Amino acid sequence: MGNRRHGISFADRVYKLCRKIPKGRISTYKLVGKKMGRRGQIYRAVGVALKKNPYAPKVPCHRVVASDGSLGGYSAKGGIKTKIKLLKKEGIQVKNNKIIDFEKKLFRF
DNA sequence: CGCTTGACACCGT
DNA sequence: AACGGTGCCAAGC
Repeated sequence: MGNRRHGISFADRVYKLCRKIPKGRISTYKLVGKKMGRRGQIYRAVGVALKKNPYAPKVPCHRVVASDGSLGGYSAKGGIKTKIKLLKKEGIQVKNNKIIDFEKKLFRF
């Protein structure tokens, strides 16, 4: 250890950021990508990273949704159904696959 | 080393 | 307002 400057992957950085999202709040793939400090649209890669998230739901990737307020996806155990359940449990209301008061609950880091 | 994939976002119709 | 096509990025094979 010690000698690896990058030992941490792009995906790992995504997970780290996700943990910063407070309970009861949500963020978007776009914002996460933006916070990564990269130019261009890396939100695509963010999605791929979260898809492979082995730490769900320990890493609250379920708090990351699409920019238009729709849920996006969830590959972890239980699928999208679980995502909705987790969100509701944390106080986020979901209706018709959309986040209620999206702008309000949005966490902009 | 290049092609394909994917939990998105944006623009045009 | 809803749908479809296009573009970008990192990872896997």
